[in-house]
Amino acid sequence: MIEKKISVAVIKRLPRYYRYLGDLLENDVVRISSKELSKKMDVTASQIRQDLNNFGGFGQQGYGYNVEYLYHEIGKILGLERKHKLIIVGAGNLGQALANYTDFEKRGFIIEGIFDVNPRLVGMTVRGIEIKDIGEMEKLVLNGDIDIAVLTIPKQKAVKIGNDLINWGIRGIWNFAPIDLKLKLSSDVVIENVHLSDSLMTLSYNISCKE
Amino acid sequence: MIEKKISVAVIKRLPRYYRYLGDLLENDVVRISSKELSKKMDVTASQIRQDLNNFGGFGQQGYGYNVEYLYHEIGKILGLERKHKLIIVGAGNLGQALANYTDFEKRGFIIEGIFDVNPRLVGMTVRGIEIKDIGEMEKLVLNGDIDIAVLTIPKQKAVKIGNDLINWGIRGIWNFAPIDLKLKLSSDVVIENVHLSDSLMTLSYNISCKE
DNA sequence: TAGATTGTTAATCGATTAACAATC
DNA sequence: TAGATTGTTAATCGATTAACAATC
Repeated sequence: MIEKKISVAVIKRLPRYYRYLGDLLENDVVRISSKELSKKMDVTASQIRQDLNNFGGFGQQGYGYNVEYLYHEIGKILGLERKHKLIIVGAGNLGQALANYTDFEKRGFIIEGIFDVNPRLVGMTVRGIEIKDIGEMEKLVLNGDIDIAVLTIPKQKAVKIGNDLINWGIRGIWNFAPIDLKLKLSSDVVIENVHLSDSLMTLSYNISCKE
Repeated sequence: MIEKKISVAVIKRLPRYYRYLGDLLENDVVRISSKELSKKMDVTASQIRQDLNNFGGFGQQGYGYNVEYLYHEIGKILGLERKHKLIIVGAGNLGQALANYTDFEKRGFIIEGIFDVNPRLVGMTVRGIEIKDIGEMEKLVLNGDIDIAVLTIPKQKAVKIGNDLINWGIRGIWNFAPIDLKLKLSSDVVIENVHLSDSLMTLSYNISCKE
């Protein structure tokens, strides 16, 4: 699907464009120039035009960009036009928090299951979804119905379960365990690591600098 | 405190070094060369040496780096040698999840209060900490006892409360609301935005590319 | 048409990698 | 000492910014 190599920096900026365009859309803004958008987003207009032109020419000379059109085009690029089925692995606080985060559903991320090892959690429901024993996860994933697994489990378990999921054919892993999951080579699985403590440490660093 | 300008890219890598060194320390590894570490971390040895030398010469020719020493030095750089007092603003699922995340306490981030507007939550306790009405927050922050506010509130409220906190003298804001908090110019407050949906969209993009 | 703004090429800037002298 | 590995300078690479012709 990829022709030209798109840099990671560009990809990481796409959701931010999407977010700002969504806000503009909510405020009934019809068109916007790269210059106006650059002011709002605090980036250069040049960067916006460069970034977008990695994927195609979405604007019009003398006019700018149609907000609604660009919003949906970026949505398509990000793969948000299709539904993503996901499971949450680990029904602790974070797992439940993510399960309750309705914004994900709005963007087409549908929770198909929540799993945990803890018998005290199994059977409870979160947003109408029953927490099941983790042993029942294999069948569901092997069936090929699940796109993304959200790992909200301790790091000791993350490697084993991550590998299992890969073997069972999962397509993406959104990992919250404080470890960098390594892929088997040749695997096509995509992993996105969210290291909350890294983020907090960065904040701590920046605070220290102000002293 | 800063002499040389350190790039954001370098700073963002520090917590990862810290994490890997912590793991090595747990496994009783005494020394490591940039070459060995580069293999584990999947970066170049050159980059590791360059990054570290922004802050000083922590290694020794012919030997490499002492794991424990380097771990603590990076900890100091990140400001982890001192305690950080924080409050959690918004006691919903995510707020509670973060409050329950014991790893933060281990790193010296002490939760001094949890606040919410919802009367049904006020009075409940999370890890022994009582959820208080958000009206009581001002006094605590004005007292100057709080370093960091963790915002786990809807984006509609984030701007107002963020500004309040800045006026009251907060030093850092760890923002989970899906909005980029803008600072008043002249403010010395540090803001770290965590956009979980951005991360999920990046994952979605990468999955789409594999199709 | 005249003005505005894109798409895109060229120039600049900064970050990463390579190389190697210094030195443990 | 000889071997290893750092700290650091130089070279390369890539990303950002500037500029402007194309064109709506």
